Amino acid sequence: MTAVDLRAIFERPTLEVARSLLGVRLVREDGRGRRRARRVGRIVEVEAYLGPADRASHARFGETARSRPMYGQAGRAYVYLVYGMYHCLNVVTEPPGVPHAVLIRAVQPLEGIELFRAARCEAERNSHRSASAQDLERVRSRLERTSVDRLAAGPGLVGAAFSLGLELTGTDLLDPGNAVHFEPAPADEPAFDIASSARVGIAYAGTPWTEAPWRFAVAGHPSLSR
DNA sequence: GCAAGGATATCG
DNA sequence: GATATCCTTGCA
Repeated sequence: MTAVDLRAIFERPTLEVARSLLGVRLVREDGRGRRRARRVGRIVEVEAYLGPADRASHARFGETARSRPMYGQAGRAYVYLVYGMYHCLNVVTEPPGVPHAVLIRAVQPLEGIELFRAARCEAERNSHRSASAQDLERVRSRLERTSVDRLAAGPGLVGAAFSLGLELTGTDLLDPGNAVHFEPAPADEPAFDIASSARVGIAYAGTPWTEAPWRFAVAGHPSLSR
């Protein structure tokens, strides 16, 4: 699988894009040469949001300052802040003007495990207004005991583990030259079953949007959100 | 079980 | 300009 195939993923309808993203690598690279720090995770859970008609989508109010990125080019990032403290990563899908997106909900860490731990620690430090040294030590200790599989097992945790912020919005995730980008799964990766279910945290959307099975996951994977 | 926390959309 | 709400998480 090549970068060309990654681009081809995004030319399909959003629900197919969502399923195809399972297994794809989410990569963050900082620095160069010997200083290069690389974090890699395998996407194992996503949710699809299908535009203005989808009452669970941020595009349900049409094009606003917040939802504008979703009207852009497929393959670009849309990051939003939820509950005042978690950054969630979406990938825009469909042609420009069609504001669909896929939310990356969970990732299995593969490379750069200690970098993920450090980033989680840093994210908690930033979210607490005045964290004492004692609090920080407790956080660090908890993260040391957190299993690798659980370091990015939720949309807010993906944001924390990959040090994602609002400024990432608009980045082309299909360009391997960007610090944050996708890489295809190895060709010899074993096949897996896909589990679909209703999306979470969208009670306000009402039926039928709350029931639509637009959440997709690698069936039974230990890194899924709870 | 619930509080933390800040941006967003909508209302007056 | 004020306020209800939110695609969550970790600890009581």
